[in-house]
Amino acid sequence: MPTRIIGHLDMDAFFAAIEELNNPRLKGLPMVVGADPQDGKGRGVVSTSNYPARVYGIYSAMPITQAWGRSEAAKRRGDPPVVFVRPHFTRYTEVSGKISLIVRKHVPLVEEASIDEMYLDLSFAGSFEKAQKICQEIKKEIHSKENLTASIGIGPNKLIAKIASDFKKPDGLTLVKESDAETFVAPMSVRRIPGIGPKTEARLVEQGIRVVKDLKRFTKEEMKEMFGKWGLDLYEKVRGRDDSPVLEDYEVKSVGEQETFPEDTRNSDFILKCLMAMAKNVMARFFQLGFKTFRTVVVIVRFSDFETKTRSRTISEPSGSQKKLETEAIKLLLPFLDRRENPKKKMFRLIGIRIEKLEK
DNA sequence: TCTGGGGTCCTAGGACCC
DNA sequence: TCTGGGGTCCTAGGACCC
Repeated sequence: MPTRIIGHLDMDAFFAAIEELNNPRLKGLPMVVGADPQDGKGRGVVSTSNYPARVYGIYSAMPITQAWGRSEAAKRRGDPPVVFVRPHFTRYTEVSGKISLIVRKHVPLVEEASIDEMYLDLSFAGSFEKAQKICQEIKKEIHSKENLTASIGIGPNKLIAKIASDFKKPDGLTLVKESDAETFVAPMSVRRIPGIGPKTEARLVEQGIRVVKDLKRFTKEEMKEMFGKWGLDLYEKVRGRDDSPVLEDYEVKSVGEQETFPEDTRNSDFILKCLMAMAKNVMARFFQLGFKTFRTVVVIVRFSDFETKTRSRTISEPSGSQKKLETEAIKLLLPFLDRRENPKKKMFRLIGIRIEKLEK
């Protein structure tokens, strides 16, 4: 089997970089794309912070109130305050499409993993050196055409490519050959492995397991015991191995929408109105994606104490009707509005709706 | 300082069928 | 009459990713 050469391209602070292009006065200032901070009372999180904001310790997924607090602290020190910007997703999607076109000029097989990330099958290049040249070209073209920078990792598989793209940022290019893959990941925090999140990391730290190397003392069977089915993949990953393929496109499995209210509420009329508006939006996107029918409807409720409940129903006859979605969604929501499922009459923080088992 | 919104995948129990 | 067992579907919850 010929050697696989895989690239992972990751746009640097993508949303923030695009906002800087749209408003050059922002350049060099600490900036956050995300929810409205509302003088420290806002709900939501940081979507992307630019590099100056990261110096203040502001990162993705941080509550916007906390980002606001760090900005206030900076002000008190005499440092420039953070500029808070609302996201413009249509614009990001547009730019993402242009990046994809650039990459596809150089690489025949590309997997778009998210709006700002993709995997490149560079095996056709024949050598790591040639693959590296191609990636340098891609980076150059993204910079000259879109005025943006990307970081790329090249490795023998998706796992190593992904970790390598994050190794040097921004504007990095990191190459890890197959013979170096295992030693490359060994000293890294277990958190670097995609799939190990905060919960699993905490669980591992309790057992004194902090770096990838620490996981190598377990047998395949023990890994399966500890992590379930996924443990077998993980057994390979901690050794720098991963045979998952680069897939051009995969089908969408569900379409949904959810919304956190500006303030917690108990107003049934208001909640129902929101749910109906969301059903309408979801149907519009469902048709836009080319789907004809759905079978499962899911309603999501989050109470003020952050307890989150879902209720779902699968109908026997596939439907493509908005009315059907509305009536099913109402039936699923109703028990939460009365004492049956909400005996303490908790306030609602969020509602959501999702459809699954989609057919074209 | 409370914790977004778009998703995917996995698990586990119960129903049901052979 | 001690309680087989495998497969599939449905439901609810949870971890994770960007």
